[in-house]
Amino acid sequence: MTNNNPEWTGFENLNEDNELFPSDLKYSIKNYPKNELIFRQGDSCDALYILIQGSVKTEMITENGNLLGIEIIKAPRPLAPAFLFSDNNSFPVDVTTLEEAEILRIPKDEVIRLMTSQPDFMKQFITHNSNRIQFLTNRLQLLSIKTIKGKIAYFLLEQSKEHGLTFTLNRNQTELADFFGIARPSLARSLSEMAQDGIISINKKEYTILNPKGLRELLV
Amino acid sequence: MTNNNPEWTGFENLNEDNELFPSDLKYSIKNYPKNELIFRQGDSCDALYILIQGSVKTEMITENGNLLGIEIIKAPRPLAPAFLFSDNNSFPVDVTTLEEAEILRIPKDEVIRLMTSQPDFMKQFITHNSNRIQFLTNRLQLLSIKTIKGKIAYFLLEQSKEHGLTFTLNRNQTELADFFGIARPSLARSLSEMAQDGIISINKKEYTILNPKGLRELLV
DNA sequence: TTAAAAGTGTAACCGATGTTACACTCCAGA
DNA sequence: TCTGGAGTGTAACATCGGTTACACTTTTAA
Repeated sequence: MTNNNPEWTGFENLNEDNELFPSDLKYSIKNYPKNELIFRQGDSCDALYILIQGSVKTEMITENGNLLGIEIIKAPRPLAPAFLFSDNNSFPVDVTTLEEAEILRIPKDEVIRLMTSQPDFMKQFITHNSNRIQFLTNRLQLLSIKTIKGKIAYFLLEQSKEHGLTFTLNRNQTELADFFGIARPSLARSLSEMAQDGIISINKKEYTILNPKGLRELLV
Repeated sequence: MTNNNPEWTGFENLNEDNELFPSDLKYSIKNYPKNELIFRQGDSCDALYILIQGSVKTEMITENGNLLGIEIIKAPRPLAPAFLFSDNNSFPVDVTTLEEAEILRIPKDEVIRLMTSQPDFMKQFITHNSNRIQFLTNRLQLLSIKTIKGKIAYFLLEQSKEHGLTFTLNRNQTELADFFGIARPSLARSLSEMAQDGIISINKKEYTILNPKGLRELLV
């Protein structure tokens, strides 16, 4: 789930000995025991931290889109890279290790040097942040739709942009309900009503849009 | 509202003749008449576009946080800069001019050259995107709280982090309700209940947190 | 093959929030 | 000073979605 998510491409190889890292890069690596509080909410974020071993938890929006709750981050991944360069550069949440963890730390000015000297690193960094913005924007659009049928419509129309009018989801209803941040029976109720209205048809995880116009009207 | 928003710092001076731009920069400027569709949803985004004159509208989340609806963008501001470097580099929405507009276009490879040759430009670009991520993350946290009292609690606790237990908001109740994406009478009802419970007290736009613990319990 | 677990359909009920309506206060401008 | 508009408090009612419960189906694993 974590590492093949397109949202996080670009940092997989940071802990390998590849051309992204010049030999004179200043960095440090620190090991943390299990259940250690690594960063406290409000800590200032003056370096790029990359989790290269182990896993940690925070309380952000999760990357698979489920709402709030605990996010579990597995290596290799950067920790809150957006906060290194933002105007308010303090950690937004607590970060705690779930198991023994190893964290790479590159000071901010070294990151800047790295970016100017290694355009590939810069591009990866920017691509990473850009993907994150897309992801968040998309989730926000979905969440700001108030009705369940509206959320479903938005989601299905998005799917159909990529896959046409018939497609198979890789989530079951329970997961879909989590994704939307609603209760499972409520989702089922809305889905069956929409099917009854002839707007969609459902066969297990295969969804068919029968009436795109009707679907669009549900967006409000 | 638009230009003094910290979310968009870093691009104010892009249309001025300052040191950020080398003399050999390749760019083009195009003028559009009123009510012209400039970008269509799905158009591929292969350059950095900066609105330097006029205003346009899109259907994103608005920068002052109000939900969905139309976002009006006034010059000077970059248009969807996150989509230039994301893996899926196509415009997320339609963009239409509201009045005559002037748009600066810098091709992607020129942007890359600019960033490697002008560290300040790179820093501004990254800071801009980082701020956007913070903004979106924060909105997402707020929106994913389901109850009205929960949203209020989250918001007030955030304010109190910066301003202490008593502070004055620059929004009235109507605007606050829009910001939360709820109905105005519902907000008023919840606020008065919270005041009755002794958790907060309200005097016009001045809010005082009387019981921070009780407030935190409302977050769920 | 079969039993257990996971997933789904659906109904009854209830609480939270939206809708609508109206009265009241406050303030700005005529 | 008066008046109209914006902002606010609040009540009655409608609606949506959450909760709980249970039966049924499908998948998984023994």
